[in-house]
Amino acid sequence: MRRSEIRGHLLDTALRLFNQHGYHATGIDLIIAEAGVAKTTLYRHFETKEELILAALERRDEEDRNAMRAFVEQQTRDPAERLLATFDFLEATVRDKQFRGCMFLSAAGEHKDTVDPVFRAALMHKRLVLAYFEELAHAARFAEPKRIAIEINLLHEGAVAVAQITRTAEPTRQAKRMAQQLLAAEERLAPPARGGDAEQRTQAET
Amino acid sequence: MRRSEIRGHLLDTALRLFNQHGYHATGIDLIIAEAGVAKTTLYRHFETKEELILAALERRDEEDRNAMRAFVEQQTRDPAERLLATFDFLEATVRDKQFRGCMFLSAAGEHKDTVDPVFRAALMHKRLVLAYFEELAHAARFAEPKRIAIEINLLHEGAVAVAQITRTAEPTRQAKRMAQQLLAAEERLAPPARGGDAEQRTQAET
DNA sequence: CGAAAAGTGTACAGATCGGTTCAGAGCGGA
DNA sequence: TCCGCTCTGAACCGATCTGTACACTTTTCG
Repeated sequence: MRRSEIRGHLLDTALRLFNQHGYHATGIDLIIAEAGVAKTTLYRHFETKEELILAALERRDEEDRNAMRAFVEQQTRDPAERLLATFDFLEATVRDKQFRGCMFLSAAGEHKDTVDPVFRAALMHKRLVLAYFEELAHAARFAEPKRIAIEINLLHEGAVAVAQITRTAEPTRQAKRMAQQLLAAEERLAPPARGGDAEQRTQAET
Repeated sequence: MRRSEIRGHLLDTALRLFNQHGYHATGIDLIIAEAGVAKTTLYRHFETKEELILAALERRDEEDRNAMRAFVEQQTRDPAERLLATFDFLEATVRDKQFRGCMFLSAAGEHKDTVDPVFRAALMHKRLVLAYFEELAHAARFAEPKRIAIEINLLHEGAVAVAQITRTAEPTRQAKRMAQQLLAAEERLAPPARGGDAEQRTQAET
């Protein structure tokens, strides 16, 4: 294995094990055994286990949000439909055989002190996801994009929490239907002037 | 302390510490120190730590569900309003300074294997809560009480998960508003014959 | 009252925890 | 080529983990 790849490989291994067993239950010795790396090597890349957890969550945060963006953006161009498409992404996530609940919620559940860096990392991730929902809600011209984003977020969290217990993908579909119903009743601002951006209309008319 | 109270005292102490630090992070030594009890005593009441966790969750399960029932039933007699009142109970729970997220979801998050007894205890609790929602939805004569219960449950889980991260009670109010909106659009069966049960009408007319 | 049961405190076992040390092997770049 | 950096593997550290052993005191109860 090339030197430059070791850090990433360690993060991937750690993420897999944290997801499988949790944070406290996953020991350093297991991580290095599964990664096929000497303990010295791990501690050259990360000063403490906590730092490893933080780096792993940071990696996962970017992976997750990028994956959601990519998935949603290729599903549809309509922002309102994109808001709903986030639930399809969620369903795909939950259907994964490795799914064992949201890693960030679990991280916050094992590091409950609000000043704990791990808790704060989980909080930061949730904030960024919420910001994405708000971005979509704003683009969809909902009258109250902040509230819409919070509602969508609450449905996401509910679906994942229920899925963590039931280990089925049904809650994500349920949440999507609820989101559909709620959004249908929401006030929208008038669409922007039809002058410059022909792209959306072309898309809609085909 | 009287002998007969020791077991309950141990469970209360353990629950408090599990809630504060999590399950793996809470050691037996801390529990006995906080409970002011010898280690031998703890191991006379519980064979293993896992058994202590299971007994603690069982206690908490009954406490929680009894408290919710009692709260909800004294708020209103109308079953549909009771369904909404569950969110007020949730809000009170979340407002507690000791709130650090749902202990059952955290338990499932630290014991992710579906055959783990701790996971199964968490699952059982969630099933019983869902059954209560279904009981209320049925009494409220919703056309599809099962689906209603699942939706209410999803909103509950979402609210608690978001509250665990944000540490505010707002998500519970948000969830209640969403539930109100969703229930308002739901089909209801015709009310039962007005013959025998004057109690509800009397209550409604006062 | 007196025996059985259950409490206490301490010491200890064996495993595992996160983290360090060190000598040596192997690869990378000037 | 060769210097320097990194990875290896294993030993080791002190702390902590769950759980046990034991000798002794206190409470419960017929």
